[in-house]
Amino acid sequence: MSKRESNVDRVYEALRRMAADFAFKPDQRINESALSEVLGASRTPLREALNRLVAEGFLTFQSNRGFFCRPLTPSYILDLYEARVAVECEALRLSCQRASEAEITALSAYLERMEPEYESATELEELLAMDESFHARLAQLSGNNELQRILRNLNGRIRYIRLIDLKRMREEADGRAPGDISAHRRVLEALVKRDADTAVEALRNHIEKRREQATEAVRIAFSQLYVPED
Amino acid sequence: MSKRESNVDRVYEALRRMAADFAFKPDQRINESALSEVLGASRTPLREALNRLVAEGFLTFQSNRGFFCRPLTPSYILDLYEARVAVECEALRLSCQRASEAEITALSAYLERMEPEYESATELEELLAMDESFHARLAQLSGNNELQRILRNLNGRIRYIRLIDLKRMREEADGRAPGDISAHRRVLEALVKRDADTAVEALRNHIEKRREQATEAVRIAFSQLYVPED
DNA sequence: GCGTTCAAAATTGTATACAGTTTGGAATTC
DNA sequence: GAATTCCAAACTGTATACAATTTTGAACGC
Repeated sequence: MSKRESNVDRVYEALRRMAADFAFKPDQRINESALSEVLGASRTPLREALNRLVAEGFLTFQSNRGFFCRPLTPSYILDLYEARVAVECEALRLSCQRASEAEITALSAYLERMEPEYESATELEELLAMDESFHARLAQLSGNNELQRILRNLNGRIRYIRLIDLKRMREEADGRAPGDISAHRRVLEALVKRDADTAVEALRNHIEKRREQATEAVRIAFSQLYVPED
Repeated sequence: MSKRESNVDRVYEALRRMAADFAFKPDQRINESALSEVLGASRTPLREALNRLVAEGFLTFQSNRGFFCRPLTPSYILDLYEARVAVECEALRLSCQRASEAEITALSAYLERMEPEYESATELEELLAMDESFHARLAQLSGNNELQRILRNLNGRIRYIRLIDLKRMREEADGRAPGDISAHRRVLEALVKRDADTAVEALRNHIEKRREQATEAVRIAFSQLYVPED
């Protein structure tokens, strides 16, 4: 009998979280010795985990210089959101063909159950988790493991941006319900009718709207970075 | 001054080729010591490269049992082709908006230049390289690095299947020009007109047609595997 | 024959040592 | 003071050793 999760897996998960949250700053060089001490593992398993993250696009690697955090640029953000459109919209098209009535009903129930929580959520992380969860469940109905895998990767790398977006969204809409859940409802309504084109258009518009908002939110956050005094 | 390509990179590239071509049989366990000898590197850099391939979906990993080749099942093939549709079609939609006239002209020229070579190609590998190259160039016009990155990953894992498909295609169409280039031409014509919907439909049909053919070709290849005598 | 047991062999997991390379900064020159 | 040289410190790259785990197959009992 063996532990199902290896040490490298554990280190990998910890690093993935750190990289997703930009615990490493963009382009920052990663010191292996220091990091291995923090994570309680030697450099060998650490480097194995780091290599996985390079392959997944969370980090970069330079020969003889080691590992670096991925950069964070406007075009990178644009690319990630466009990739989400590609993956999520095609998954939705498949879901419209394939999802069982029971699965769709379950997703509707989930959305309704979340609605009050979504409006009362106090933590940004909580809001994000609910948003991500809806999109993930939607993709799951496609039955396509590759699309889900890709989406999970994109979500990990875009997470931090969404957090910035949500933060601004909440500040703007202060108190009022976040307008996003209605977009989810529109997608779901079309899915219920198995109207793929309408569903896909609704989802595309939703993601592209968020992309615009997120880009703007990041722009503002950046500009504030260089003018720290209020 | 440093070599631009590290040893791990070299080992990784070699392993990727092997995994793409199923030099490791599906589900086969990989012996690290034997492999490290073949590749002329110790187990440390070998395992770093293997971990990258796990993250990319070429291999799997089990705690205390090591690395295994990815399985090869009908649903896996279906998933990969569907993911290609998602990525390539959205990339094409973006290309219709963004590609410069010069880029489109260059791609047209490329297609025309390839046509005679495509018809006379003697090696399957050569045919595949040309097919992959057209699709990659098309995706490049989107300007989206993430979509290109995902496509490169999918292409690596699907390569072997396409080879089986091309082999059967050539056997069936013995001597005659492979019908595939005309599908590429249809996509390109719509791109020239910046008619995204038509272009995307043409590309989707093309890839789905290949998926059906490839699935069938793999089915036949499998059935022959278990009845080796003619 | 067919499953069990068990120990030897094979294999993986990781810490560590050390060689090779890069980095940072002091000394030097202009 | 700005650029250059150079050396020591820091860091990365990888082979290797050994512990931990799995695999293999021979011996045994039914």
